[in-house]
Parts: sequence; structure tokens; C-alpha cells
Amino acid sequence: MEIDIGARLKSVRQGRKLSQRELARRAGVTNATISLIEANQVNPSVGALKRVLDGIPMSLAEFFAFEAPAPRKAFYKADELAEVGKGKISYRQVGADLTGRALQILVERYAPGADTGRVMLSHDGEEGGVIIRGRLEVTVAGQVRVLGPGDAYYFESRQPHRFRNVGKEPCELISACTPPSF
Amino acid sequence: MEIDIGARLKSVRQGRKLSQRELARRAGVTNATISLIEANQVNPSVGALKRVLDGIPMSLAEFFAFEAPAPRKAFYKADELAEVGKGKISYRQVGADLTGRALQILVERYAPGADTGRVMLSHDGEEGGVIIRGRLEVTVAGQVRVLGPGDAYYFESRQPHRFRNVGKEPCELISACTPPSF
DNA sequence: TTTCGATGTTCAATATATTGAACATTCTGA
DNA sequence: TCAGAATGTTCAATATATTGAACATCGAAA
Repeated sequence: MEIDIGARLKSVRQGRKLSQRELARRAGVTNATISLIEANQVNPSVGALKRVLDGIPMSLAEFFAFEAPAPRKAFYKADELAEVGKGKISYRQVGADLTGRALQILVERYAPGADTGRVMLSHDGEEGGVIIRGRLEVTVAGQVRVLGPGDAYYFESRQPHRFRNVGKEPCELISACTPPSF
Repeated sequence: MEIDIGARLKSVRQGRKLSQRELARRAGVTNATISLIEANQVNPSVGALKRVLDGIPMSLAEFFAFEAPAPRKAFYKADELAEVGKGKISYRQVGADLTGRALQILVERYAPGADTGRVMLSHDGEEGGVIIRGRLEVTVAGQVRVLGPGDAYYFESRQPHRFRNVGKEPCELISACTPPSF
């Protein structure tokens, strides 16, 4: 493969001033595993690499982020918008990689009965959206409203909020939020 | 591991309308490999996953970009969207008053022949959008593309850009930009 | 010097990913 | 209805990752 996983891991590990053994202990693998990975003498499993990175800690996305210096795409065909989420709620994101971006734009789909649940997330930023098809019950800070095609919403993300498709047909909407930081 | 590699791969593969065998052929692995990975019955090696993604094609960074996404959004907002535009190009804005807001969300309508003009707009921030109806020619930093329903774009606003409806029917799209400076 | 602790390396044993081929199912066209 | 092609699945055989333990090297302290 074109990318040097061994050098990448070694660089990351040494950047945190961790020995192979210490990282191995935190990650729950043996030091031999780390030695072999860094020497590129094995082709690690995703699971093993994930465990190792958990010990750092670093996400797989971060670990591989360096390999994508490709010029940022400006256009996305409908079928190349990656579908995320299974079950009743799914969304397709404009642009696969969010790092460094100021905006997250999603095409969201709620199956009949779909519900984000009472879990009210609180994060910084603001978000809004426009309903394309179907009907959606939106709850924000205690206020409830059922929105249809052409209707829209906008609020500060720290306010408790919830989405629910109370109709009989799928609901599709386009949303934007900022910043897309987690 | 916490992320569902199988579901992610399946989603990506199906999004590109590829069969397991077709993807396997392009990637240079067997269809069994892809079947097993998608069923989460194996813990694929990074190399194997890389080869599979090469067949799509998609980078590992893109593949794992969804490792940490959990944007749940929703809030309710008015259904009377303020009319901002004029003539062949009109905008209906989500939220009447932008002061203090981090996001501007618009429902834009381009009549046939509508054109933002040869003079490339240029301002700070980033913007993106998704086409709802009709066809729109988008030019960004010299790149030209005609987008249809479901297609999307995203770019930094400082790059010269231009929108033009080259079709015979009105084009409608939903866009977002930040900050809402004109 | 010598010993000790910590480092990274190597290798046989074991666990597991990948293959190759067969299987069942679904769909389409005749 | 049938035949063929295309789909996803399963499993024994094989290839390879991971382990556990031993090895070598280095620097610090006595």
C-alpha cells in the first residue's frame, strides 16, 4: 500500500513520548505487535490498529487524515454522497471529510415513525434546515411544531431538541449546522 | 470496535451501485472477503480494506471520517420565509433576521436563463448546497459542472464562483453559507 | 567495571483473515 | 414454465496477523 502505516504510527507514538511497551499496555496488545507494525512487517487488522490508537488516543480518521492531501472537491453527484446511518434515520453528507470545514450540510431522511429520541444533545453552534418531502415534528426547548414541505427551522444547538416523523410517508430534509465539531 | 465497518462499507458500496462481486473484481479481492467484511464476521486488515476502498474509490480517511459523527439536529422555525431575491433569481431565507447568526440558509430559485453573472462573486466564509429540482451549471475556480436533483456542491466562498440555470425549467436548491455576509 | 531497568527486535505457536469453490436465492428473458 | 445470469452466503484450505517469551542493546547508577 502506498501509505507508510509503520512510520505514521511511530511518529504519532513518539510524538506522545510513549514507548512501544507503554503504548502496548494502554492499548491491550503486546509490544511485539507494535514493533512489527512500525517495522511494516505485518499488515495490521483494522481492529488491532484501532486498539493501538485507542491507547494514544487517536481516531482512525485522524490517523489516516494525513493521507488525504487531495484537492478538495467542489461537486458531489447524488450517488456519491455517502449514506450514513441504518434503520429509520439516515443521512447523506455533502463532502466526506469534515476536517477544517466550517459547515456540515446533510440530506436527511426520516422513515415513518423515526425519532431522534428524548436525548437532547447540547453542543455549540447553530443549525437549521428545510423540509423537502413529508412531515416532521420538531421539538425545540419545549416548543413543538409539525413542519411540511417548504417549512424550515433554525436554532442554537445548545437548546434541547428532538425530531420525529409523525406522518405515514418518509420525510426528507436538507440541513446545515456549524461548526461540525465533535 | 465501536464503529460498524460492515455497515459502513455496505452503505458506501451500495451508494455507488456496485455488487459485491463487481467491487471485489475492481479491488482485486474475492467476493467472499467483501461479504464477510460486510457481515462483520472478520476483522479486516488495513491493507485489505485499503484495496477494497481503492476499488470504489475512496480513501481510508474518507471511510473513517464518519467514525465520530453524531450530529443530531432539529428545531422548529417559521414557515413564512422572507423573500430576499429579485427577478430571475429569488431567495427565501430561513429566519427573517440574520443579526448574530452563524448560518444563512436559503431556498434559492433560478428561473430558466438566470445567471449570477460572469463577475465571479468572492467573499469570506464557506458555502454549500443541494439541488432539489431542475438543473444548474455551477462554476468554481474554473471548474464547471452541471448538477441535477440530489447533486451537491461545497467550496470556500473566496474561490470565484458562478451559478447559471442552463435548463428550460426553474431550478430550486437549498444552500447554506457562513458567515451570512454579502 | 558491573548490574539493573527500559528500550526495541525476533521467532515458534496460535489465532484469525483471505481465498477458492460450492451453495442458495432472486431476477430476467425466452 | 424453464434456463441462465447475477446476486449474497458459507466453509475447508491456506496465508498471515498476533501472541508470549526470549533476545540484544542502550543508559544510568553503584
